Amino acid sequence: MQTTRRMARGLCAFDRLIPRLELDPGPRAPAREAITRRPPRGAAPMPELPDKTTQFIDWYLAVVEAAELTDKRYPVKGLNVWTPYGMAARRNFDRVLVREIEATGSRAVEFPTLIPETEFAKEKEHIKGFDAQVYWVTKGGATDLDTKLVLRPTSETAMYPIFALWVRSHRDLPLNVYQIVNVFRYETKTTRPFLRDREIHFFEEHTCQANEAHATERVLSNRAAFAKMARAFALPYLAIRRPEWDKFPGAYYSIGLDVPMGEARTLQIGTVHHYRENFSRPYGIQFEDADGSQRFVHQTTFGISARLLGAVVAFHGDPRGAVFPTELAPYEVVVIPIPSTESGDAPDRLAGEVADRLTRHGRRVRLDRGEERPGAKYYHWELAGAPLRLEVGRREAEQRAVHAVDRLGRKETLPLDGLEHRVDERLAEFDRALAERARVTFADAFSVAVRLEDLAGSTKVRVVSWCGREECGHRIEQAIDGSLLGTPEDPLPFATPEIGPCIGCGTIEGARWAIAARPL
RNA sequence: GGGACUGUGGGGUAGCUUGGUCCAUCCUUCGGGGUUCGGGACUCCGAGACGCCAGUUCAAAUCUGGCCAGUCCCA
Repeated sequence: MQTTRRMARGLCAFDRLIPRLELDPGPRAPAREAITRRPPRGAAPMPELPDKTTQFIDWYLAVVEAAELTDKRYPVKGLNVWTPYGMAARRNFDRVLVREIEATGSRAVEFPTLIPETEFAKEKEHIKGFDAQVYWVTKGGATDLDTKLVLRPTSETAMYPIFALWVRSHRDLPLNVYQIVNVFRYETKTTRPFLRDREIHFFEEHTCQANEAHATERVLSNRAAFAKMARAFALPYLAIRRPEWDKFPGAYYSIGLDVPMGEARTLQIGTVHHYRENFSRPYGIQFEDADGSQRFVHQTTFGISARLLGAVVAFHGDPRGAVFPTELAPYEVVVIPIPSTESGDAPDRLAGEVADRLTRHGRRVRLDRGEERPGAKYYHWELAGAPLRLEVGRREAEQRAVHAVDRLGRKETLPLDGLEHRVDERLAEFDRALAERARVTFADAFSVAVRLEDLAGSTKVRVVSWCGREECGHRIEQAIDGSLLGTPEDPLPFATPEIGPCIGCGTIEGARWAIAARPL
């Protein structure tokens, strides 16, 4: 197990002579190259990361692998190994989701992984949408099962028969519950760690409301909760109502939460759905209202997968590797002693003292006492996305101070006096700067297109005028070789001209801004 | 579903066209020793691979067939 040792030591290095991330990349990616290339002459003989703008997917795979967020060698396609470092990030991720959803009054539940075919098939649109990508369990030992079971691709059909038992009276409403479980989808496209897995770490909230208006309020409440989650991850996004042909199977309407990823690509990182009575009718979820009448509940769902973790890496990452916002970082602070012959063990002792103090203060701290040289550790922890690095050498030991460098490269010497507070400030400042950098990247990711011809080969996510008709929608999708994500729920957070006629048919009537992109 | 391509140590690769020079190249990684340590150290020693099965042949990483796995393109 050579790799295990490597992962424990955290030794991995990439060349530093890579250009800064450019937002507008010019030509599209050329043919794929090997994951690593030889560095330029004069540089150390170390592998370097592929260029993020021209070889995005190679860059992404190299980062999640080298940062030890995943181990891609598991022998079944699309199943992800959660390494210690990746798992730590995931637990922080879950903590944020739980905190924000529970603040809205939702409670945790957990339903079984296996769903009987009979329940799975009750809602026709739903089964049509998922049929092609479910895993079937057909045997128990050597015995063929009478009723086949599906491995849940999502949990509507597991929960709703039970919801029908739980909801009897208007006093049982609203019912707001969530679970964080694994779901399974047999993806036929190329799988990517976090971005497209066949076993998916999944957050899903399911609610029952007394009427359509309450369900609509729940959708808004979910969106507000998501805004807080996204703030914790420093991720800007758009909430976009999906067109009819692209909504969740069985939904009344679907709102996708999309992040622009550069090169006209977007990544859907969450969804909120309004089901109206579409599921409550087939599953018989009804209640006796205050006036004595029997009514079907209106339902909503809210889904987020660990794909969001991949989105954080993909969005914030730069030529040096991953960048984690403090809240997500497995280690918020990495302390690196710099030994030397003349200083004896003073740096090491001080590094230990610093790590102890910050740990007692409640920070997630890693004291890196490995055998590597300090420079190698700097490269590794930058690649791994640690927000703040504290260097402790002879100078610091003499001055009773630490040298702090954040992941955006800003340096400052911090005296030991009041260190805890100063580190808190440095991390808060790092998060602010990261969010600001994200905001700039976000604003630069969009551009308005007024002619269908402008969509071909676009390097930006396109904002277009759309009359709302499906025919024009497909015309737009064909022109951009991607998807019409739908119409934004909120005013666009950047300047747009006066809206013109529909880009597909030229009609001005009913024309609204819509977003066209090439989803990852 | 249709087509094209690719499988060499833990990772990335050279070799394959034209079989023998290969008990397989280079980088990285892993284990051990020594000198080092303020941005990827050096050095010495050691470990580790031809996807699977069959065939052709004196001889197969290399040629042929089947299988498996993966990637890309099209429906």
